[in-house]
Amino acid sequence: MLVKGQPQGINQYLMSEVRVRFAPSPTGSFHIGSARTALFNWLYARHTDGKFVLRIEDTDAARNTEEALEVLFKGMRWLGMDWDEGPEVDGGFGPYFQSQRGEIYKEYLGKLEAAGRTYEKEGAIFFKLEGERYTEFDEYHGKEMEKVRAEPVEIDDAIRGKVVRAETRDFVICRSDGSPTFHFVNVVDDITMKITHVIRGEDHLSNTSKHVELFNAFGVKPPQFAHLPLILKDPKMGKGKMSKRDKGSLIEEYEERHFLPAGVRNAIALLGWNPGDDREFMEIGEIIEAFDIKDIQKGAARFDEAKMAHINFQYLKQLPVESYAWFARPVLTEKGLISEDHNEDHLQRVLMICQEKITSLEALPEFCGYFFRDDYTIDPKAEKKVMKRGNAGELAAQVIASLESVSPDDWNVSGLEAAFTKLAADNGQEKPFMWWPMTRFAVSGVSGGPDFLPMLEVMGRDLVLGRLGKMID
RNA sequence: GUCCCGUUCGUCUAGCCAGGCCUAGGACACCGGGUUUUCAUCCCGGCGACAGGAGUUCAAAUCUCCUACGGGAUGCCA
Repeated sequence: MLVKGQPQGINQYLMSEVRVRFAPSPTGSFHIGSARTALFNWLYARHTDGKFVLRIEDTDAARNTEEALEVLFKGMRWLGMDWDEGPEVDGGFGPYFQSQRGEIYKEYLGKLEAAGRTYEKEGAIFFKLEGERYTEFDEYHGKEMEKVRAEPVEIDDAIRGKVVRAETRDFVICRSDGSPTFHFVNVVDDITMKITHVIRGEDHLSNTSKHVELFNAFGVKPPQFAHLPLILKDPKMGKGKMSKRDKGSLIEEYEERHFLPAGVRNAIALLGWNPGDDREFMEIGEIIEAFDIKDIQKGAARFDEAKMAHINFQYLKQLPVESYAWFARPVLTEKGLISEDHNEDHLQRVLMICQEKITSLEALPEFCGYFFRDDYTIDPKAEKKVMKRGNAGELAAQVIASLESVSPDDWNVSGLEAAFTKLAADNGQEKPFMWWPMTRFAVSGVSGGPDFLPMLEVMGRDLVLGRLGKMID
């Protein structure tokens, strides 16, 4: 029981080890909202040196499959959220699948029965509230219903403060087919797994009065609750909270689009939380250190993919080229631009000049394809621009003549620069820039790209000369 | 219908608990300029908000109340 006058907050729970849980129901996809809930629990566990428990809420057998479970595990691992207890990691409070905890639920149901807090109706077992009973017409259900004037329960929420709410109807804790319901198993598991902090979505806040009723009936002090603001969908997509069907709502999608897990994780951490200063791009250690429940937002947030892309780019930019190549290689093989065993040194030299120019790995194949293959696409706009000068062939011939004089040993930025400078001087030009756009187009098919001279160096003598030759035709 | 939660730039948010330092700060997006005779990087600038009303106070984004709007719950889904 809470003591009157005692300051509300998390302090009173700091005496014992923090135990939090993420309790998903495997549905076959890993939603941003779920990931955020998981992440906040994980961050809090890491911040407090507590335990992060993964519990699988698979009571609805029809909906749960092996594949669905795999999607969940994969998403968790991809985001780097390891669990201290849960499937494959026994912590002494298992099993961690609700479908395997039948005996425990039976035992706890027995406790409620012994206390006279249950009754059966139409084959289902109801939890019996305490209070005066009366009948009332219910607008929502459109019929007369039995209601209870139960004492309001007080929910101590670390984000919202004290929330008072009264239940008015008995609720089912065991279905007529014998299976226990969410509210019941959730509370029993939190008790038996010694969960100290329940961090979950705000959609559960109204349900929490049911849970507190159950905790009270078991004679157990409820855990510290923290109800996270919901993530709403983009108003252009409709109203309400973001759902699996909304575009951009699934973690899998960002994995497929080659976002960096650290970037996605950083962006998700900022959904309803911030460190209290202007930091946004943060290493995971920094986030763990700064993370605290009290800094979590009350109001709902809208997920903004552009912001996530921006944070992702911050990570991409600061990656050493070796790491960048490690992430980029599968992106390029996937598109058939390079083979599995493509020379690492060449790959890195290409990426070195592309990395600073490009904001996402997703855009990489289109940006650098011409380094690896001859069947690159020609941008009609760039072509038009070059061709309208009318002397493209002539310019190409001059460049070829000039670059042919550069020996393979001198084929580098300074050697190329010297050749172009000479070319300019020989033609009474101060700078060689009039030959550049044509040359760039001839070797890449586009008008933009990496810095010009480094690009030629990396492409190599044969490729550049060969493509310029084709330009004349 | 009832109950619960919420509301600061288009978006994410700082500030609110401990009222003055707020002509409300940052970031994303957008717009303009510059750099780069390429460019998606980078730099500079601009745009732009305390939901409305009443009250308390010398003073309110900050405290109180009301209204509006948004969200959630009200399932033998989780």
